[in-house]
Amino acid sequence: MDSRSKILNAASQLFLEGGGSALSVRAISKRAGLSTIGIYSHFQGKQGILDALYIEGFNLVREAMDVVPEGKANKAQVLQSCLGYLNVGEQHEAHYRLIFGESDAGYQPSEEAIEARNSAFSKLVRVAGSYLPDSSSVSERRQIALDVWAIVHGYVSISHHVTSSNDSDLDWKAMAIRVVEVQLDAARERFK
Amino acid sequence: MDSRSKILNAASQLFLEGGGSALSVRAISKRAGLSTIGIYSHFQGKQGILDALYIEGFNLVREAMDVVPEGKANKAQVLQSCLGYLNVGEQHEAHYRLIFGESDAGYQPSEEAIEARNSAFSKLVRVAGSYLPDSSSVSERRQIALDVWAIVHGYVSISHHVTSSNDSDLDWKAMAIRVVEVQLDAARERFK
DNA sequence: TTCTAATATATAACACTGTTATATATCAAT
DNA sequence: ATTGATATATAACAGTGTTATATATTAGAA
Repeated sequence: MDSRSKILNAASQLFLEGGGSALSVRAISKRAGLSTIGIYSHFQGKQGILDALYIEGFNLVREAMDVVPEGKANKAQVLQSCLGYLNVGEQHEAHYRLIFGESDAGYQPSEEAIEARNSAFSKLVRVAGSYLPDSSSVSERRQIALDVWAIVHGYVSISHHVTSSNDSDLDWKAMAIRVVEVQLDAARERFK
Repeated sequence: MDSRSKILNAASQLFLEGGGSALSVRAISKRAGLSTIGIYSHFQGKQGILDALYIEGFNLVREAMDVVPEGKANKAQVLQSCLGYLNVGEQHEAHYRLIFGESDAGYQPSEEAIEARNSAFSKLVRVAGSYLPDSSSVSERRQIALDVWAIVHGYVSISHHVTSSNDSDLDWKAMAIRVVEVQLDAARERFK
């Protein structure tokens, strides 16, 4: 295996084990059995490592929403995409925290990383937008996608931060799905 | 002014100027004109500084929602509280990012800090819950409050992270208010 | 093969970070 | 005025990301 892959594997391992705070340059290179220099020759320093994981994260989100065929979607299919998003938030907490800036206070995604985020959002625009009437404009489709995104992200984020004893077994995903459904109905009514 | 206040003022200044990444122990003590030791005698190290700012942040949120009299609230009043929350997210971005873990990857709020968060959420339970029928249970009130919180937080968080050229002048607050209103109507219908 | 050039990896240092052991200064009470 | 307690300062330690320098390693040409 080439050094680049060794580094990326080591970084992924540490990231999944301990989140962003476990990702030090020296820890990564030690796990990879290499010196620290490869992180700067094969990546652009720690920023490059975080970019790679950020892109992984948004690709997970995009793929999780990509569970319905392209074209017109019914309500259940839109909700199925939302459930995919919510599952990523639950099962890939480290990646999810990274893509929303909780893993490294200084990290700013690169242009390439932002492209991965835009690609995931475009997927959501197609899925959620396809539930609107065919005559709906692009901005209307983007609007409903933003609404859906804000809702599901809100629940994922809150669920990551509120872990009080009573609330720990709340069904965040069902709550989010219910709110999205109400919003979808309202949007279709508004644009019909 | 006593040393503790000097330190806290210096920390607040740096925090507002440059966010969490500007908050180093040495930078704080230099700004305060003191040595670093006070941060460990008057606070519990950097954790204590972050706790103080975290509490400030959730107090801002609680006060921003405390714009309607206690007791039964109408829809406009609930939405007014939500607008207060959204304004805090917009105008106190540094504090808002801190209370959702974006300022320091290692920071975990102390018990006292979590009390401030719970206090803010309790406010939201009273405000949003008071829009439900009087017969509504505590868990129903907590449920609608959680829904409202997830929605408004979702928009605040997304607005902080999505700053694409086209979307930068979107009216996030109006979008959030509209979604909350739809949800309030649905909740009242569900519980009537 | 042997030499050369380019690439890859390693080492050590620099300027940071949070923290703490030690030392000094300041102040209150006997 | 002296003692005891508290507050502040200094310096060191282990950790962080980064980079200049040095050393291997590899590829291609004579």
